[in-house]
Amino acid sequence: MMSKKSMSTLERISFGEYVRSLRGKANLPLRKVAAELNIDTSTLSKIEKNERNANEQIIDGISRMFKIDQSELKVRYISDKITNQLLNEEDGLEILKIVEKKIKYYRRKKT
Amino acid sequence: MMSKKSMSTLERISFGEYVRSLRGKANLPLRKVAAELNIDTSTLSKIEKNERNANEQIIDGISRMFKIDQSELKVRYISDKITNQLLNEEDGLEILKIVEKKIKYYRRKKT
DNA sequence: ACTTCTTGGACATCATTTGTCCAAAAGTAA
DNA sequence: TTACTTTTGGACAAATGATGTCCAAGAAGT
Repeated sequence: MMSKKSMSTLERISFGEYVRSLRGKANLPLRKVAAELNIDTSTLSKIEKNERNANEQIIDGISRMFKIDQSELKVRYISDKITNQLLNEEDGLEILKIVEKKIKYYRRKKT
Repeated sequence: MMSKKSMSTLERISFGEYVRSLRGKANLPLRKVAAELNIDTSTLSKIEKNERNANEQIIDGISRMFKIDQSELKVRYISDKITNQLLNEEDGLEILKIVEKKIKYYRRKKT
C-alpha cells in the first residue's frame, strides 16, 4: 500500500515548473506558446517561474495545447497557491483539517 | 471514538459570527470594541458579517480583549478564507490532500 | 559572430481593498 | 410615540495590488 505521505515527482514540482516541462517536451519556445495563449512572452516566462498568476483561460489553453487534463492542471495551480498561503503558518496542517471538515459540512448541507 | 467528520458548534460558526458572539457575551457595543481596536464601527460591523477582511492586528486585538487564544482565532480566520476559496471547486478535497502533502514535504526539507 | 530564446525592469492601466464618513434602519426603553 | 443607542449599508477617495505591454540585455544554440 502506498503511503499517504509520499509525493510523486510530478506532484513535487510547481505549477510553473510543470508548464515549463510540458513546453520543453514539446520543444516549443515561449514565443509560440504565448502566442497561442494570447499572452505576452514575458508573462508566460513569469508564469513558468511562478512570478505571475495564471488564470482559468490560460490554464485551459495550456491543457488544450499539451493535451493534458484540464482539472488536473487546475488542481496543480490552486494547490500551489494554497500551499504558499499556509506554508509559513504555524498551524497550517490544523487549518487544513478544519477546512476539510467545513467543506464536507457545507456540501452536505447545500446539495 | 469521535468521527473525524463531526464539527462542533464552535467550529461551525464563521469567524465573523464568532467575534460577534464574543462581543455579545461581553455585552459590548461595536462602538467600544471598534475603538479599542482602532477601527471604524462600520468596519467592525462588516468584519462580523464577513464582509470585510480582518488582519493580524485586529485579530490580535480581539484575542487580547476577550482573552481567547490568539492562534485559535487566527486559525478560524484563515480556515474560513481557504474554505471559501475551495468550496466551489469541484476538486476542493483533492486539493486539500495535495496541499497537505506539499506542506509536509517542504517542512521536512526546510527544517 | 549571429540568431533566437529568455528574463527582468519599467510603466500605465485596471481591479481590489482599506479607511472613513454619514444617513437611515433596527433595536431598546421611557 | 418619542428619544436614544446600536447597527447597517452605501458612497467615496486613497492606497495597494494585479495585469498587460514593451523593450533592452542576458543566456543559449548554431
